[in-house]
Amino acid sequence: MAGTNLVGPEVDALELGVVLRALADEHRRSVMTELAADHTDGERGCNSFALPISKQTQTHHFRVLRRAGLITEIDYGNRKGIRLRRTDVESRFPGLLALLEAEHQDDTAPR
Amino acid sequence: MAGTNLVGPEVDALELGVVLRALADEHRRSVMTELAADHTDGERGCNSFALPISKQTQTHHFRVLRRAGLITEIDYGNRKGIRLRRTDVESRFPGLLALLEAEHQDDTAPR
DNA sequence: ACCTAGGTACGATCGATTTCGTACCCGAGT
DNA sequence: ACTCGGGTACGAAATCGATCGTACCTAGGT
Repeated sequence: MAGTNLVGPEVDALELGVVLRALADEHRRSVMTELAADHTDGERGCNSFALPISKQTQTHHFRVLRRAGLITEIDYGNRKGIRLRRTDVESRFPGLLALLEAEHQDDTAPR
Repeated sequence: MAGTNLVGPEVDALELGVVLRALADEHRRSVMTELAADHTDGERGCNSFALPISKQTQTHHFRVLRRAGLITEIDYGNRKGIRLRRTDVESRFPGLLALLEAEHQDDTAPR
């Protein structure tokens, strides 16, 4: 069965304050840098990020990212998918994803 | 008498997490959007931003911005100057100031 | 029908952050 | 020497945010 799409605000309604607050947290930013660096933009599983936090907290973080308009969540009932809203984010905040992608380089290959 | 320059971390030591946490606050971001939009990059007075908060809280916010490496504070003893570290920020986080500048348009001329 | 894995709802806790009150410092001008 | 405006130091209060315990839901497989 196809999952239900959970989408945040429309492109025009994205607010920089909400986005920056979402990116201020280390865990959420690590998710976003990974998504920004992967240009295939495929659907990702929620636990493919290996976050060192409980699942309740993960629920919280992914919801924050969705409400900020950065990702789309696909609800399958028993599992969940994540997808980066690349074109939306890039059109509203050009250059933001590039900043996150650059940060991902630092994570994998420290300077 | 020339004031004492209060500078934050070196360019290479700037961390995206610290910067984003600094920009997460509305008051600090309003200061930064104004600085980013003013390309003369002149020295600004601390109370030229008309922040609706007490001066103790302003001290706090400007210190956060300085420690994040976004601004330089010039201490004259009885007053203080603020200067954007444009080249440093732009070289470490290219595109970030453009995002803030775009936000400043929204503040002055709402979409 | 049951169990299981993944996710959510609700609430509590703990820590960080914002804010301000009080007191004090500094330099400029009178 | 005094005052005044602008800024800081310190600490307390209040607020916000991240985290998790408990309980519950959902789809898939046995």
